[in-house]
Amino acid sequence: MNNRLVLIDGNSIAYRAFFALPLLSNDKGVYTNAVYGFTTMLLKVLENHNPSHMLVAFDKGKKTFRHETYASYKGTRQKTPSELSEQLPMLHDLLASFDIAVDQQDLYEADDLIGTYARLAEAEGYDIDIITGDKDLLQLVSEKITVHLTRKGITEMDSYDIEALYERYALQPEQIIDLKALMGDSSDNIPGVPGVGEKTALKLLAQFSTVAGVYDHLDEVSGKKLKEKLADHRSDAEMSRKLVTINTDAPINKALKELSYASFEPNKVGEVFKEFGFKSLLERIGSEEAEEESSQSDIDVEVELLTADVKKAALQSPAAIVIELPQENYHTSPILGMGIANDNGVFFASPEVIEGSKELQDWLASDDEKVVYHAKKAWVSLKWKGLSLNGVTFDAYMASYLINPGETNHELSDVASRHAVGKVRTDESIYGKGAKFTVPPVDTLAQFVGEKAVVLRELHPLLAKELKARDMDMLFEELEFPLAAILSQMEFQGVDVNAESLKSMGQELEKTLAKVEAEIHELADVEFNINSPKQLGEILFDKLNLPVMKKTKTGYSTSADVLEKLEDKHPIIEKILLYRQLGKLNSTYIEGLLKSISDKTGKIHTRFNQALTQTGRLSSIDPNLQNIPIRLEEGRKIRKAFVPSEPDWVLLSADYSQIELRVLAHISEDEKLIEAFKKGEDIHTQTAMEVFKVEADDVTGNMRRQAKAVNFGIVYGISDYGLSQSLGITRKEAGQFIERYLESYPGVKRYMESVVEQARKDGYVTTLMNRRRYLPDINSRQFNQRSFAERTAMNTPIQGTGADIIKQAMIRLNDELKKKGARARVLLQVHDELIIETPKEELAWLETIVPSVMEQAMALDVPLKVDLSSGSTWYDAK
DNA sequence: CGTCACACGC
DNA sequence: GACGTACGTGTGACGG
Repeated sequence: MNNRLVLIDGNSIAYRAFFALPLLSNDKGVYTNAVYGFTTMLLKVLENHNPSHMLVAFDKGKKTFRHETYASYKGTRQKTPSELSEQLPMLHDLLASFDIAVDQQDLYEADDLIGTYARLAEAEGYDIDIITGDKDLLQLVSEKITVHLTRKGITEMDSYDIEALYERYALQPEQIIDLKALMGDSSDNIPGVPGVGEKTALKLLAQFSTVAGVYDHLDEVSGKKLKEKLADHRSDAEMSRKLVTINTDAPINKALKELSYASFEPNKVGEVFKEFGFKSLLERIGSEEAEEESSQSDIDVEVELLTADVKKAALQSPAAIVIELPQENYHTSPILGMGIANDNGVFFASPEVIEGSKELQDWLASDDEKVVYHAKKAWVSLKWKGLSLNGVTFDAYMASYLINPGETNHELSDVASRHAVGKVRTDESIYGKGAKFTVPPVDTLAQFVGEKAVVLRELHPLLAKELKARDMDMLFEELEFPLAAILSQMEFQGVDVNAESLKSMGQELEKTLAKVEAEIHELADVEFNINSPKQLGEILFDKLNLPVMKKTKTGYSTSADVLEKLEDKHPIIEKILLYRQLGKLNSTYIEGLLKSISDKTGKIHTRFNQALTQTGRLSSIDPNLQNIPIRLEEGRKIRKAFVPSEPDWVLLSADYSQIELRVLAHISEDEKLIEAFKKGEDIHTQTAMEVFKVEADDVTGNMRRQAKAVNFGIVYGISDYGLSQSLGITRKEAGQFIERYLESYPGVKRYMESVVEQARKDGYVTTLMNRRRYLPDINSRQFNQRSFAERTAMNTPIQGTGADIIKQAMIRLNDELKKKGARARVLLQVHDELIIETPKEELAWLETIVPSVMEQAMALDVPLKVDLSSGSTWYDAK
């Protein structure tokens, strides 16, 4: 195998890591964020590049040979923060534990050492990867040398070989020197030519290739001002060129063979990780210390295997029970068994015992108190076996989600470790994953499931206390938990679909798709895969030479907004858009939905994820029934396949009108907004009147469209950039729109400011029902992260309260239906809309009761409004 | 098998 | 001056 040398720019990566990560400190109070970030980067590099040789180069002294040329070199650079510099010695310890070579030299910068080692290795035929955050190093790129620049964070990188560099800058590597010489670099205090930025510099180099070329043909430079600037600052440009040129002939301490690297010793590295407090990394490198910690359960329990004659002791409440499923989809998954932990001990019931024991089943169905982990899953999976589960008083999964929706993982093992009860092994450690998934022998399984039950039992009081401490017990007991029961009914009930009508739509689509595909190939004069953005990009932009509007990191962007701009440039474009639209309908909605139809019921049984979104909304999977097309007529037709499950029934759709803006009006107490809703005005027209300062009659269609986009932006918390994208205007204009909006609604402005202030103080924001979302980045020193957190602070109470309201309505509506013995039932929730199926006889009654319940779900300072429609398919209920 | 680009809904 | 910008889910392509 070829030799591969990885060179890391130590200071640059440490600096990047320091600013990319929050100022973490370990339990000894020592800051470790830069070291931690560096380490994650290092592990990723080792994994991705598999180097045979490695070196990390550091800057050393303050003075470098560059200061002889230019005394103010790096003159503007701020002193390295002490929080970072104190981490540098740790970095050296870290590298020593990895046995990775390090070099630094007086008078030379890390860049120069890297350049020198790189050229040396290149001459020996090595492949070289340079890891840095400093674009200057791009000048070293060659056939053998690839430069990887950190992108966002520090583990994501953009890789530049000669081609990629050319694609990005249209420059050869050595021209990077000229580029920098012209544009300068404020962080190193390199002057360049004033008034010349990246754009101008690239233009000049495209024309004249080098700085020398520019000055040789100065009279050919377009623009009088630019010509003058260039002439006036010739010496600056030439000196800058020297400064940014990397010295590839620096003195170095090591010979190439001393850089050789095989692999690290997990235990040696593990010791250092342990000292630094990098617990998660310990597991990742698989050191023995971590192995011991992660693969061993510290729950020491005796699990008793239950027999068909289930003993009474096992069926005593209160109990923690765990229904163990091997598959994600609880509609179709078998049940592997059940763990029970109570005062009498820990028990395991096999599937045979569960299905065979009347005593066990009666106990499950009784009101005796049970604590579970993921109640909805337990209810639904048991229901498919014809079993009922009652008496559930607590759901640890739900509790964990409500306590912190920001945690991405609520697997029992994670919840347990976060709350410092005993360690539970992960599902993956027992079953393996993917294709390797296997169910262990019953003893192992029983032990594992029993441990889960024990931990669940311990978690219950802790989680209950945490909910209470956050004043979230109401949210849990009266909103989310009752909702879980309703959702379980909805999911189990399923939605009927007319497979035949889907199939015939699919056949139509396929015919049209074949036709459109042929037309596209005809127009392109070559057959290619239209679904491949890569191939499509090559056809459009290389072969047909259409103008490139936007690039993605892997090539040309061919997204709809780009294609729409090209629509009048070539007839192929509209065909491609059509092909995409129809292809999506066919693959996702026709084929996808057909695949989801249950063989047992002929219906579609989605699952609503109630413990996932950051805002409190539900999501829907397998299939997602919350994104069935509606906007475009061709797609909307899919809804014709959704039908009531019984003859002479109809579907009723009830949707909140502008629920989020009404919530905003309420929580911001903005008088104008409240007034508008009280009067029943068209809110987008109203906003247009305010923002554009015109009378109702003078609001043009375009004004209303723009106002609508602003309202949309406010509700979804998008940035000026986001708004500019959706309106096709500049960011500045979008910013002005938002500003004018906030001036028009001063109450909203006050709310936005106060909610951000509140978030800074508390570290979280809340909804009207006291749902919480933590915003750890609200005080971030990173502009991006902080801005994002600020927009989230403004948006989450709005969207989250909307979610609270419809959840409340679902509960009340369900109570009402039950109370009246109605046969009608709610099937789906789509964020601000409920889909109900009902016998025709009940429709008239529902049409009064449903809006009434929904509109009264929460008393706000503005009325809530619900629109109704019904029909024999979902399409007709519009 | 994981990641990317894309597209659908709110 | 650049950064990289509502929340979700599912699909096909692609590369390791």
